[in-house]
Amino acid sequence: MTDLFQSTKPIYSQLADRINRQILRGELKPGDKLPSVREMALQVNVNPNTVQRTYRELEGMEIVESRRGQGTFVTENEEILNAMRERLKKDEISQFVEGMHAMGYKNEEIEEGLRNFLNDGKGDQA
Amino acid sequence: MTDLFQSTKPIYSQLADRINRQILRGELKPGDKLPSVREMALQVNVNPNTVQRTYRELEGMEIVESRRGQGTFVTENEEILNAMRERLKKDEISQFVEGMHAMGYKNEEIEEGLRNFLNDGKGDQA
Amino acid sequence: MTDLFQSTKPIYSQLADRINRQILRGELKPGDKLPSVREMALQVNVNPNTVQRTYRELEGMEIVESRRGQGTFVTENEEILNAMRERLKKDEISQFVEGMHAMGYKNEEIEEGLRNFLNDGKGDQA
Amino acid sequence: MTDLFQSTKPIYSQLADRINRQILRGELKPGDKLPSVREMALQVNVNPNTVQRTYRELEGMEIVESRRGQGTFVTENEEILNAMRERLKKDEISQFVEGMHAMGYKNEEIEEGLRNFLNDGKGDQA
DNA sequence: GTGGTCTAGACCACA
DNA sequence: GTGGTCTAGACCACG
Repeated sequence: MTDLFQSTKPIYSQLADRINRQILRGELKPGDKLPSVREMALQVNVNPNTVQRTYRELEGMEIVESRRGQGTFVTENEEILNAMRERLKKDEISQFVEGMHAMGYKNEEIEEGLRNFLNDGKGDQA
Repeated sequence: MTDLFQSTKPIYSQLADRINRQILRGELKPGDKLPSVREMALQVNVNPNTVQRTYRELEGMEIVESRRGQGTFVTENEEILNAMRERLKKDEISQFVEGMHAMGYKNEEIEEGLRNFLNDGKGDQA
Repeated sequence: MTDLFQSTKPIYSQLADRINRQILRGELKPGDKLPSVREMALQVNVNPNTVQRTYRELEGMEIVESRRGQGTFVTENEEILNAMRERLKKDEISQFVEGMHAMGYKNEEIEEGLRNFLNDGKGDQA
Repeated sequence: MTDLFQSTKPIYSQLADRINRQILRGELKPGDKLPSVREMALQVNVNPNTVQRTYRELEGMEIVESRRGQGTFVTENEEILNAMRERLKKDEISQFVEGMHAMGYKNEEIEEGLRNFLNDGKGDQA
């Protein structure tokens, strides 16, 4: 059994990220029902309490909406989804830049490198 | 004991990356002696053969020079180190862009996002 | 049981030479499948790891191409094979000349001796 | 214990070649005394009878001269040594050319390759 | 001591 | 089946 989760970051938080990404990729669409807490717990092999906490977290961010007796659903509020999308983008970029700095690359190198990469057609989109 | 290595990529290869990064960051300078095969094996908790293979790999890339009976040393050929630096930069960028695409971000978004991030002073260098 | 391998040179390297020669002689043609790692290990009576290393070495030289789950194949890139042919020729000549020097023969003697040998029809080709 | 002898050729004959080479290289000079049969047998780790046969062979070629009660000596007849030198040269060349043919090299390639090698200064004599 | 080679045997990933 | 990785442990060559 392969574990889905890395080291430092709390699992519930990693799971939240994972769900956010699924929404971004369109694997989960606005209005879609998430797996039940128990179902999800089995799928990703964690404790149901952890899934519960993830859902609560997502609900706090208004990305997800729990309806008692029915389940948990992706919000249909596109604004919030867009905000999440923007936030996640910044997170990713931040993490990337931080990593590059740690390896000794300067800002200009990074920006220029990215520009070159995209223009060389190596970064053609799927 | 925390393991230093991730899942899919071969350990010898991850270790090579690790050493490359140490060179980039200046933690290892041209001419420096690497830990002996056995020493490194203890440090990173893998079999000496695996370290041996890493060193061999790095020697193939001319990043490192092994002298029997003496040790393994970072090359003093700065050109090769620069080439390695450039290659690694492209690798990182490629991986980053790929990840962003997988999450549904478009090239322009990525480029603009990076520019904003760097200009907002959030990406100030260490 | 006679061993196929000489003394000082590593076995994996001798085996690589052997395969190169088979390619040169046309016993192995571009696109041909080599014996599997295990098969070859039995044939030449060495450990599969040693054969693996040989194949890996040859792959590094781009003389051979390994496809996981399928086998290892002689490259169809004739340029590389020609380069290998030239390299090996120089190696053989170098070794021959070195040996002759060690026995006290001078360059002119060697060159003249070869010319005589070939012209006397003693060196008629197969 | 590494064996000094290769496969097909008879040992007494290989030992004769070995001694011839020592004479060519000047390790054994005209008039020098060879080790006694028993001494040589110990040195090269073969049966004294085999050494005996080698010495007889060399004596037949007049390269060596046995004096009862004194030992075996390198001939002082330079003509014979020169003849031997020439014969051995041809042997070596013959063997070399044969090997090259076996690997698919043509006569012109061999001759040209040798010329290039010697002219490139790679074959500078010791 | 150092790096380098080799074996035995296990397990993984791909197909 | 295929190639590829890893470990454990031995032994060699160089200095």
